[in-house]
Amino acid sequence: MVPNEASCLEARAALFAEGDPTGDVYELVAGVVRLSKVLPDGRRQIVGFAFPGEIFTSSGFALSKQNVATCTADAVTPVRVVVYPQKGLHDLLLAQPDFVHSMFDALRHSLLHAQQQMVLLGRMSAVERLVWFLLMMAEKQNVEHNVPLHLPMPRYDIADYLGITHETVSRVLSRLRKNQLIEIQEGSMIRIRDWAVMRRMVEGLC
Amino acid sequence: MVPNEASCLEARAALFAEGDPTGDVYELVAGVVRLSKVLPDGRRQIVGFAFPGEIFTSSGFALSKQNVATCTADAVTPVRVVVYPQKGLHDLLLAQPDFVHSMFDALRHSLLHAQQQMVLLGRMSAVERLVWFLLMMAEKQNVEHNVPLHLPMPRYDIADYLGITHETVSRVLSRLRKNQLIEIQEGSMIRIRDWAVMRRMVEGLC
DNA sequence: CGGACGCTTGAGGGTCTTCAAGGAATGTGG
DNA sequence: CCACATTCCTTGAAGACCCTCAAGCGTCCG
Repeated sequence: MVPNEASCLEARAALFAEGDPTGDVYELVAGVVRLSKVLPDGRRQIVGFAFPGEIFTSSGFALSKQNVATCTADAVTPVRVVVYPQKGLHDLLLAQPDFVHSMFDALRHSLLHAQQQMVLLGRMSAVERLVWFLLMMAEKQNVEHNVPLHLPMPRYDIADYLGITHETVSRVLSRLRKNQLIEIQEGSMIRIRDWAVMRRMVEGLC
Repeated sequence: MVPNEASCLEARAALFAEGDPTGDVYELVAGVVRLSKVLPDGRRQIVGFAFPGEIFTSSGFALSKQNVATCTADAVTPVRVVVYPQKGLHDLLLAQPDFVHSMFDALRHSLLHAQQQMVLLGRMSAVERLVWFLLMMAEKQNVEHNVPLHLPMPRYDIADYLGITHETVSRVLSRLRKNQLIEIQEGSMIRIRDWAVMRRMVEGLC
């Protein structure tokens, strides 16, 4: 029997907040989680979304030291997560070699994603940001051509993720619709009509 | 004797380029290294600078799989680095427990930095970005009050790091000078005159 | 001495933001 | 069951901020 074994949890709101003294590791089973940082004046940047099957943490991985969450995590949709308490991590790593690789991979992916996001935020236009976002969401959902994809989060979450305003999100989506690149069905369902053109718009940021 | 033991290297230009099939780990001894990503049309985003004592990698850490560099690393100044080849990493980790912690810490710091950078790029104004950059450089150099700090990289590197243009870097620095916040000595030497005000301008992004 | 490079500054324009208003959908309490 | 509030989305008008293009200056180096 593994000490401090993982527990399962259902939630609809905050999992942890920036500054919380936790170093736990989370594995998302179902739902969508939003990881964000907020400035004192209210400006917010979403540093990532987590989707089912992905691992995320409050503060990177630290086995030994006491830790403080560097961002806030809350549920965008009702969520089911597996929590691996920081205290048991060391033993868990010894007991389950596969878990080591999962952790390393999760870290690698976080870093890769962060690097991509920096290029996006530093060097890409609003249209490019949204096209990239839609293609990413399509990929996460394994969407077939002609099948619409679902945006589980509201516009202002997309905005805070892409470093623009929710009005700009709305305007750009309308423009993509007018240009026949996408079709908007009831707001949160979007069908991509021209994959080739959209992919070409963001080549180099794969 | 450790297999594939670390080797020392001096360089003045590229260490590795995006796409190179390497998974090596580097420890910077002296100099400054620039980690960047470039889009097909030439737009560039610097995802980080490395300073003496810091560890950086071409593609996060991966012990097993063959890897491809996700960014380009080149020397901003003449550089001395220790190279830990990917092949020997596994053995090195077993042999030197301290190295494991160094690696974990390096990863954690990369992630933390990346999250900060996302807030910076997504939500901060040009002035805030530069103030933050100057304070960070001062901290890296352990600058005492009233002692000028040194910017080893040219303006366009600062620009590509902060997601703005080099003209804007120049203009904002001039504005900070006119506002008595800094003093510019021969371009690359900058003295911070009002730490309190500058710190207040970027509070919340610590 | 001429050219290359980096830094600065100006003028004008484009992109995105801010502020504002209206509509659609959903939930709530009378 | 229906006002009413709330939330989210969309669109418009005006303007701020930063970019682009351009020119001038200093330094370094061949």
